[in-house]
Amino acid sequence: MCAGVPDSELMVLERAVTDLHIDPRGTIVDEGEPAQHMFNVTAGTVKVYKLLPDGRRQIIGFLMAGDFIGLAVRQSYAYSAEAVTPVRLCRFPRKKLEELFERYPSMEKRLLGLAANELAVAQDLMLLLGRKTAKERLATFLIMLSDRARRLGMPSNPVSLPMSRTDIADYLGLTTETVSRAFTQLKNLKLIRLDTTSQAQILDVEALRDLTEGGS
Amino acid sequence: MCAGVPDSELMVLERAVTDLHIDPRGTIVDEGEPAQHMFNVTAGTVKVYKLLPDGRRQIIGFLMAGDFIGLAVRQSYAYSAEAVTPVRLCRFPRKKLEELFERYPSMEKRLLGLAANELAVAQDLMLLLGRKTAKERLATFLIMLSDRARRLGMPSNPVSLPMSRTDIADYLGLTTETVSRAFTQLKNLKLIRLDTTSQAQILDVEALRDLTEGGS
DNA sequence: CGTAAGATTGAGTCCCTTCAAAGCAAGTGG
DNA sequence: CCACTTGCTTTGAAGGGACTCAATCTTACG
Repeated sequence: MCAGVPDSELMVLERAVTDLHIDPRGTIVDEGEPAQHMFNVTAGTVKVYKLLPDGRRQIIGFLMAGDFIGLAVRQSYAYSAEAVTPVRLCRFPRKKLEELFERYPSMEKRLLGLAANELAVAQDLMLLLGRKTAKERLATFLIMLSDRARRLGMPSNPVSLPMSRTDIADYLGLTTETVSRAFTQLKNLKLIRLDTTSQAQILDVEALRDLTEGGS
Repeated sequence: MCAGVPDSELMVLERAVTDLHIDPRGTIVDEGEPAQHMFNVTAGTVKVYKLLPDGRRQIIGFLMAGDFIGLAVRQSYAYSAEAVTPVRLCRFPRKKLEELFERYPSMEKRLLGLAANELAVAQDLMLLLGRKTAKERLATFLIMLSDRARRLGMPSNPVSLPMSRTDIADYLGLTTETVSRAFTQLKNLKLIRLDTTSQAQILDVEALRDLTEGGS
């Protein structure tokens, strides 16, 4: 039910856990608000982002089944989160969660592992944002989604792109126009084919993966 | 001695801990190598970075006293680390550390907190790399160093810049030339003054902090 | 279908990069 | 003690990749 939390331990939480359904564009958390809950995505796609006062936006990550929102949380949320598709969530009150930690210290070890993963992903994204070209960024993004789908036991090849071009742009540090042009470039190179706007067929995984690291 | 680890717990490790001194440009860990150790910086500045095959580099962070290298580690290091200044380190074998976790589960909570911090810093850097201008990036960098110095109980105003312009560029996702020009811009705006290449006086903290978020 | 929102394409501009040269600071040897 | 060297920083000029602005096209949905 709530991925990553064994049933036996979940029992303790059962009364405190809420099962939420959020529609696309629905807000899950707002940057700056007191962080009272932690969420676990059980279905759908969530975007997590930060804003500058003038509206510039950087999407920090797209979360899918099994991912946590509010893992790295302190007093208040450091980012906002919004549903991209219809989303199902488990919501835990943080206080209850801390009680749970007292009783099952092994949970902290698991959370530490998750945090380590997130950190590694974040560092890869920094390399992308700081040093990759638009084409390389999009190639990396597609490979990333493909790999993640496989890890979740879903088909890895027609890559599903539930988010808009604007969202992709805000994740890759580009504009929608540049993202669109990069799609066209990859199409012209015969590396991908767009079945629909939101579904990309990878035609040459190897070449695409090379592009990811600059293999011209 | 080893910041962040209480003496009582440290006793258990004492035979396994090594006190290291590394000269500037000395390598601490190499990306891809098996992650056998975890390090705690006790003095000096360390840069942590990732490379692309063609040599493009992104510095993930500058670590100072109290910071950990290898916190987010899995099988092998996901990045390289190198001394910027003369550095003092505590080195823990990871195996011993895990034994310690068995005995003192509270240590995991502390590490989780540290990881949460790192994650928040990483997310701020993503916003910087994806969405800020060169001037804003440098302003953010200076404020960041100033705030960190204060947290470490050191003077926060003449900001110490032990790293080269190239290192700053590779951290901010820019070139050395652009970093240099951004310094000149901030000087012309009377927001900072460069006492020496490696020491910047902040003349107007408020204005600099505004620039950080686009308050042109 | 008809409409609106999103995606793509085009043209021109700008900020950062690239390439190149000059300036500066620190260390060495005469 | 100072010319000389060497490496880093700063400045300059030209170029390019991504951005901006704008129009067209496509898709989704009532």
